[in-house]
Amino acid sequence: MKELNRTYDPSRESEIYARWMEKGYFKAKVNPDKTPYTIMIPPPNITDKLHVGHAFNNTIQDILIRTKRMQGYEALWLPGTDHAAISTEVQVVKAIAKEGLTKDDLGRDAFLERVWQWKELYGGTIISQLKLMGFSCDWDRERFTMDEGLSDAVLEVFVRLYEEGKIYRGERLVNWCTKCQTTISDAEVEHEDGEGHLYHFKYPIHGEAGEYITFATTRPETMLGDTAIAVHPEDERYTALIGKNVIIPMVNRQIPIIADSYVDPAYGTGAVKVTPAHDPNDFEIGQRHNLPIINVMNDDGTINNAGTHYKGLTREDARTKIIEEMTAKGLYIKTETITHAKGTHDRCHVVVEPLIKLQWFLKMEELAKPALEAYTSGKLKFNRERFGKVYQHWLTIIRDWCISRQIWWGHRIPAYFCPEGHITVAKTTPEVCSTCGNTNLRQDDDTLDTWFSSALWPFSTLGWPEKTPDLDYFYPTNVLCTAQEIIFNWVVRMMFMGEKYMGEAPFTNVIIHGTIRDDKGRKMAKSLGNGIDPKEVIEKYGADVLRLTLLSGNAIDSDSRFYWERVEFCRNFMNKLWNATRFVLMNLEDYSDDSCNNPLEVEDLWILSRINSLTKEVTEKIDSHELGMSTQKIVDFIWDEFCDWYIEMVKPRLYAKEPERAMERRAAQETLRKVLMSALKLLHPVTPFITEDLFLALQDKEETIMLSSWPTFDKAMDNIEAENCIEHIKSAVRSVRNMRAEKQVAPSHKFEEIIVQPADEYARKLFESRKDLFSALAGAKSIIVKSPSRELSHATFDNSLKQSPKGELVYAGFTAGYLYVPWTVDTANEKVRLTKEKQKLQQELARVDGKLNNQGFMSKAPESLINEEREKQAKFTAMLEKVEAELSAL
RNA sequence: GGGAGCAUAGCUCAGUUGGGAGAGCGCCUGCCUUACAAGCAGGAUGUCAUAGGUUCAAGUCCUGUUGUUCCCACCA
Repeated sequence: MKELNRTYDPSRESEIYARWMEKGYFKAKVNPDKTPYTIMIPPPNITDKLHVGHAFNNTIQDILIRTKRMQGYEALWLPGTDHAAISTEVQVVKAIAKEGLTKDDLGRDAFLERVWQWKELYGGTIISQLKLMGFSCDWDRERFTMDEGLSDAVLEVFVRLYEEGKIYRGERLVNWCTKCQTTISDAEVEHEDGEGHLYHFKYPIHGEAGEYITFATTRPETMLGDTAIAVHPEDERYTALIGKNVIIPMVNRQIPIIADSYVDPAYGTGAVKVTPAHDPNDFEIGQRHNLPIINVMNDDGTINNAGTHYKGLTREDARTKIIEEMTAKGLYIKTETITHAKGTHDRCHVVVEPLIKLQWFLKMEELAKPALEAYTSGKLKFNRERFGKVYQHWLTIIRDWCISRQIWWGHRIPAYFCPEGHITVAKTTPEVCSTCGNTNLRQDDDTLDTWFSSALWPFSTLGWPEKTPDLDYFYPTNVLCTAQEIIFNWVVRMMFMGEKYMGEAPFTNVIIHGTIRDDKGRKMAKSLGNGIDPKEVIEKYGADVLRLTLLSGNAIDSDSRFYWERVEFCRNFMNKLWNATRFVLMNLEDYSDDSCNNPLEVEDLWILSRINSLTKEVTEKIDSHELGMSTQKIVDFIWDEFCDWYIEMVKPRLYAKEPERAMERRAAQETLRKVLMSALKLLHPVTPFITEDLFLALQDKEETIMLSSWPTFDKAMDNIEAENCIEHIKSAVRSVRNMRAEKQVAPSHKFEEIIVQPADEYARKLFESRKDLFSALAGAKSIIVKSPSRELSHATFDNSLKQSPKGELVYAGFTAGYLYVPWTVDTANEKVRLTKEKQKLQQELARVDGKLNNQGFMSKAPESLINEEREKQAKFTAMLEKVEAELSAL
């Protein structure tokens, strides 16, 4: 047996982790004798080190993996990182800017070299952080979305989709960032409300001098590209004008007035300028009416040739100048200040410009079907129904996916152009153009959207497109665990790629968890400086405490706040567990587990029954992914039932060193050890380090708790009778403690003798057999148990105790009866207490009577419930009578 | 504008088939009782946002209202 320090000390965590690694406990291999259980880590972006959100996300996964591993599954948790195309490129661009360099200064190859250096640095940091937190990933299988195997999978999928005709090039209006010079996906556009201006202008109507149509716009610079004015078809103000033309003065172009029901007659003037090249809605109107598309802007946001004399101006300057020109021509009316939503790029916060671009698209209609079907048929489950609805909604409104990006960091699109403009798509650089045989080929400069590679993550990490044994054994995975905002970007895309290339959904369960916020409920953000660094918590308190903090006190699907007070509470709990184990060890010196036939006492049967139901509950809660609840149950059990009650209950037996009581003592030791071991196992997935440490201190047969067997529910251990007995004893103990507190009796004071007047034979036997237990908990030198009496009352009991010293009569519960505690009676206090008690009982009784007198309840409620209420009625009536008798006796 | 949440003790939050309102922190009282003061024992505190409805029975189900958060879309 080992000796433990007096207080919990997390400093040994790294040592324990090193041992696990050395022993290879995290490794998973194809094993036909076991059922696989697989989780793919959501690969963290290599843009930055990990924050507490990652700690939370991965703790959830580690709990599941560790539980399943102990339950005998072949558990694989595959780790890795994501190249995070745009965000990483932005970070590296910022970094080289500090050296006064730009991407173009370095050139593509040298720039990518710098990004790889960044990747080595941050990828390494991330992996070491994950290890610091104790995560049991199979590190031999670590993957990166741009490593050789995964890149091969990406190219394979691109080529196959292209050959199938699902990937096409198209001119489409895309979100364009004029700063980053790239398209960005809808998901990367942030919408923020801001102050803006609504400018009212009028265009002269062609051929009708003095006639105008008035419209409003927030973006006058795009007027250069207007190709129509639209009004609502039923707007009577304008019906006469439909079909006529107006003139755009700056460019002197005639455009038609058209009718489209998109226009809201109530907004602005009811007339809208239509700029298909610079607005998504206008683009759609343009499609419907076959309007020309006039792009007036360069990639950097300046006006192009189409803008005549505005050419070369920035969009901001062009706006000012156009307002001036319109004013000079008497066509400007007024400016309103409004708040409206502006789309900005979530990386650089520059206002997004919709632009017409030639892009690569993936057709979604067919791919989306099986992904949607998986959910509607119930094959794919979310931990909460509402997240499933989000998934479903997105898939029903899905559009084609723009998969090309004008950046360097990422998987370069395997498309090659010949001078004739033919496209050859191939995994390896082709020698000649597949159409015309030209040997002068140039690869597309664009790279793929970062989510293209992560969409393949569940199978590319297992060796796909090769047909590997790993892939066969570990795919599909069991659980995917991520945050809500990732549902569209990632969950959906993994689903359709998995269905398409594996013929099977990549996972059956999705766990969506909430966000960890700061103590004021704000999101943690660099700009606010309110982020919590996991390392800070780990250095001060250890990884176990961090993990427990994130998992306790909250349902995992809702957002939670990070409080240092909670961290301290969790640390305190670790210390409690540490000391409970220390206590057990101190009392096990002479214990050997070859003796299993020692007679168990009722409290042993009670705690065994309790840990047994706890095992059932915790296992069920983990299986249904209610990890906050499962964790809470274990903590409550250990602290309340095991430490505060059971340990106190066994002290008399443990301290009884007489040889004739050796059997009793053995039984207590055996039970203590057994229950503690089970509790440690149940807690291990949440706090792996401390439980390993304590497990090893308690026994030397198994070399790790990680691979020990998960406790199982045993119906034979269920013991309702023992639970009832202990409830009676606890109730009696509480009554005495209550009296002590009210009368301010020092806890160290031992009452001479407490006399128990049980209500029935059952209670008499109970108290008679567990006198030592009761006296220890209640603080008495001796216990006298009287014959049972149904005729309990203060008066009769008092009468029977004439020889006893003056004392206090304490009610101990309906069955347990009365306790006579030697102490001076304080009549006034006692009156107050009893009056309160009486009121309480009267309320309870009124409620029960109300139910039992209710015809509806009696005829419709289940019989068991009615019986329960009847029992309560009898119980409360009897209790009330006693209290009243006591009151009148005073 | 569309969708989804949330509103329970002073604070932070549990409460998943409807059947006597819970925890932690904080607060008050008494204790350094030979595992633990990072502890022990005891205590106070709630018209479960609001108005209706369903039901024998509603924190729990339905509807409206108010406040609040998030996601998606977006107004020329």
